[in-house]
Amino acid sequence: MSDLLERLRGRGWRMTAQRRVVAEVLDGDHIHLTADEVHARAVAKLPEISRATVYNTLGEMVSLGEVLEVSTDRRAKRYDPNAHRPHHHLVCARCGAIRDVHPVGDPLTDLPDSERFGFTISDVEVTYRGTCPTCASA
Amino acid sequence: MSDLLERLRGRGWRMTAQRRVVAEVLDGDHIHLTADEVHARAVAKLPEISRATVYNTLGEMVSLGEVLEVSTDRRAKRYDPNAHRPHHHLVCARCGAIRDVHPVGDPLTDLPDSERFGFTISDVEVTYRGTCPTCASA
DNA sequence: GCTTGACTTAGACAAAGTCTATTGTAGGAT
DNA sequence: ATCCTACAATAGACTTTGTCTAAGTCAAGC
Repeated sequence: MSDLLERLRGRGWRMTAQRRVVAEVLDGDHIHLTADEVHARAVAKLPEISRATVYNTLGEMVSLGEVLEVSTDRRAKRYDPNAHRPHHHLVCARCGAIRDVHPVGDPLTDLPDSERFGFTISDVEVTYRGTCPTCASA
Repeated sequence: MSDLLERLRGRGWRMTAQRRVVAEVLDGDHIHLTADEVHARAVAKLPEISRATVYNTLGEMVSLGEVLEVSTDRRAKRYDPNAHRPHHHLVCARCGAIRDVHPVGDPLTDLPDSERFGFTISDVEVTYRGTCPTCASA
């Protein structure tokens, strides 16, 4: 069963067929779908679900902190259900494949006070770019 | 005089009023304008300049490596003329203010082989998020 | 001062996302 | 079990950001 769905249920989230389908579609590892991809897969399970609902539902999941928004390319946002283990992303510049990665150390400590401009820093986002093995050998 | 403009001229770039204006608008430190902001400022200096030209010109500057594209929020791309000193970005989550920052160390070395999935990594992009002093005191 | 190919233009088009007014329904109250 | 009501879903118009095209303009070399 869906971990994501369990977590959402546990928060008193009003459950509907649409929300269940969106949660099911998103569940898994190394999942980074765009809103439109989520919609396409949701429609396969529940043909009458609307685009607006998918956007709303994704937005709520992000607000609840159960799903992360990532924008690895400069086009559509992607949604990542792996919100409970902090991680960064590795993206293939050719084909767009995305992997979750866990660098050692904390990039926060690499930013000296003199480079903080008085900001209170709460979060760091790191995107590695390169070429995946498949594209490299092609 | 504009450094950016000098560099472009030195590459045999055909100079036109439109290109000059775009280069002038972009010149400076901690400049991170969206294409539309560039257009708005360009129009102030050269009323008949078109949106398409601004997009074209920005795209060419990026191809020439004289300007960087950054997407710190998930909306419009921003253009950064500071292309010759590698740097990352610090963004205020409230007001969107952006600073160029120079962390110590190289985040590339923080990613162990076991987390590279066979990729050849060519680039890292780091975005720090937080609250700027102005927003913190408001 | 011509000529020519590169540059610019206006506006149509496209993709991604937001908003609104209306209709539907989950889940508590009875 | 049924009713109510606030919350959720819907269709589709709208907005924002960016791309494309066909036709007109102009910088720079001759």
